[in-house]
Amino acid sequence: MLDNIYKENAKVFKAFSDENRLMILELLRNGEKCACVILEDLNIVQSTLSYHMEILCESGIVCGRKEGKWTHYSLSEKGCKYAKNLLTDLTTVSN
Amino acid sequence: MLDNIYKENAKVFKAFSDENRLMILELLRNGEKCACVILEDLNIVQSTLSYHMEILCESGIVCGRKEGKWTHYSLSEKGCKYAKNLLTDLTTVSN
DNA sequence: AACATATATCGAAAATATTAGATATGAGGT
DNA sequence: ACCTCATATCTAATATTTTCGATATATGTT
Repeated sequence: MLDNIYKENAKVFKAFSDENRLMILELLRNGEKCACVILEDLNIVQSTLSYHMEILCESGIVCGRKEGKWTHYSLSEKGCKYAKNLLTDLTTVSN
Repeated sequence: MLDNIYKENAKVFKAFSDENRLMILELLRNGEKCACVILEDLNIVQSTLSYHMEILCESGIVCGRKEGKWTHYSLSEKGCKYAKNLLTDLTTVSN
């Protein structure tokens, strides 16, 4: 499945293209947060949050850390940098 | 419709989250291109291209310029900068 | 072992996005 | 005025994403 680099890159931006996920990212800007805390701030049920966290983690921009019953999420510096570089590449006029 | 800034921002990234649109952006990195030229390089029909160009223009990252029968598209420096700043904001840990 | 809590996964419904064909519009050319 | 070409718009079909409720899993507590 190395077929399509465009599809791969599109996936990174898909992570940013949902309003609930943008709200989640905003919460994570203030540091690591437990899923249960994120859930309180959003108007979605638990399984839906889990779905969004999966997408954010899959895309690499968020990291999950399990600790006992809880999962703590935080922005991945590496993943965020990757996304930023990608966006810069895509929008820089070549010469 | 000032209701949701998150939805607005998500729209910007949606423009980047389709493989055909990423291919189009790559073509535009080499400078302004006529729709008919873009069409030759992609495996989609004309109406589908028109749909994608609409999304790219709506999001502000691409500009269209009509000249006679043709429409020429190019990256919008302003729109691209906006997207980059937005991504940086979203992924910067606050202190 | 039984229970409670936090989160993940599954399955189906609802919402949204993408696609292509048909048709419309608008600019030139004859 | 008619024709052709480039692009946009409309409509309907299909594909993908998002959502929720139900259930599963895994951890800690009594």
